[in-house]
Amino acid sequence: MVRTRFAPSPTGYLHIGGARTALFCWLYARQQRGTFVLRIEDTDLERSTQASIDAILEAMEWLGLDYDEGPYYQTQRFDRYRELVQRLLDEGKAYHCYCSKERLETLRAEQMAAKQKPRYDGCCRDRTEPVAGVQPVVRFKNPTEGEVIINDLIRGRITISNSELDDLIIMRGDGSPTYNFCVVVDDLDMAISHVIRGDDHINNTPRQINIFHALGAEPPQFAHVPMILGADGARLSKRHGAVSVMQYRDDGFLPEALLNYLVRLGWSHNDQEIFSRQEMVDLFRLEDVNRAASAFNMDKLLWLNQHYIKTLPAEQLVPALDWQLQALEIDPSQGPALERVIDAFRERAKTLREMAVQATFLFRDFDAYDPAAADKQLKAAAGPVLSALHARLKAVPEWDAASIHTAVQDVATELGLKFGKVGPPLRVAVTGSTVSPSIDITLELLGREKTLARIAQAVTFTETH
RNA sequence: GUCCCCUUCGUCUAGUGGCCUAGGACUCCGCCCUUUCACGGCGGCAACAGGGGUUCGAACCCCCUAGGGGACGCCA
Repeated sequence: MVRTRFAPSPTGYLHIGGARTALFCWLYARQQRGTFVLRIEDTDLERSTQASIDAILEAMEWLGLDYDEGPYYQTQRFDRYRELVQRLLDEGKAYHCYCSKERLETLRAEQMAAKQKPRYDGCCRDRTEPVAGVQPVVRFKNPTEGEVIINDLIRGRITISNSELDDLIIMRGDGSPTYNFCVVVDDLDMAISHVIRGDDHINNTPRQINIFHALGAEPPQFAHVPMILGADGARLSKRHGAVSVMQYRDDGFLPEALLNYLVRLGWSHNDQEIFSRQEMVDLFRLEDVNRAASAFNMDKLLWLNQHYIKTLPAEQLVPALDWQLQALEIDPSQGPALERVIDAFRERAKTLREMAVQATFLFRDFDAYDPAAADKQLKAAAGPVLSALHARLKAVPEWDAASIHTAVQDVATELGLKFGKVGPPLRVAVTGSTVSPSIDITLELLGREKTLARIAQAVTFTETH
């Protein structure tokens, strides 16, 4: 039975890298008809916050990465960790260490200076008597001989010599357990079969495997996924732009697009670029995950986002567009039905925010014409054309795109003008700019009343500028 | 510094010894479509990090070098 887990530490928002790790864990569990567990690794009492927990849960939900068990919280399992620390102590597999932080720092500095890998020197390993007045930490007695072999499902065989490892602290002076120990205990207790995580954890894996063995257990399978880098190839950070998953929602991205983008970062299925959620689940294989880190590319994400904006049913996009309009302080009820707006704009917007901005003129009057557009299209000569349009449109029996198109065409013919002399001024008059969906659709969506009012206003403009 | 990992177009990638004069996607550039902007269609630019081997034959296997990333916490 496959059981995977996503185990974020709540010290910030769910970022892009974490989201992809979660996605891979989720995909594997779903495909194998296994169980996906969510575990919050909050043993760092200093930095963990409820706000972060909420943010992570919200992001998981937005992405649709539903979990079958959890969220489990490590802070609620301290008794269990202490119990096992004690067991290791009793069995001589762990020991109390009384070394001061100062001594450890000095030791590290010396080792670095001597061009060595900084490691605990085992000072207290064989100590039998406590040191008065010192609250000890507990260290795991790492094997000194041999090597640890990881048969990574993505990387293949990785070998690390035990001589490279040191005796890591598994319980702090204040009695709280540390990460590497909690992870092992949890993965054991939660019967995790596949640990899928970022490859920044590769170095922790041999230590954890040793702890599994010390606890008399067989380690799970490991799969280390490569990291996501910023567009410049450096570690992804704030300066690369949006890193938080929820920021993408706010910026007008669809979860379908983000998921599709993320799944293709480090994973592929031949030449296929577009994957529905179900396709991902069906086709995902850990062996097909790449080993190299990949750089985040906003252009491709935008392309995918527009792809989903173009192809998803309009009604499915309505809530997101509604949200974006309100974010712009626009009342969505003061305009056409959003499904219709989506159909008119979906081929011209890469994000829902962009769509909301472009469609603003449908919901409220614009403050001013785009200067360049007005200069070119609302010169005095345009006045009579607009007046003719006003008269004709006022008389159109049915306010629909086809009738509007005919009316505009007729005006052009009557005035002996090409469409190119009639459409552009009209567009600027009603939208304020030179860019919009086709003129007939635009007018239909705007409605007759607003259309006529804006044309009248434009006529005045041509006479006074 | 030490250890671990990685290395195909600018980016994401296909490729598992001959099908590769290296394919697809994004970006960019042309052309077409077109009442604007888009969408769409067609075409183009662009890569096997370098050096040694192994082999009849290497993007694919081995070694070295270089470059990049990660780890080295009483953080996770």
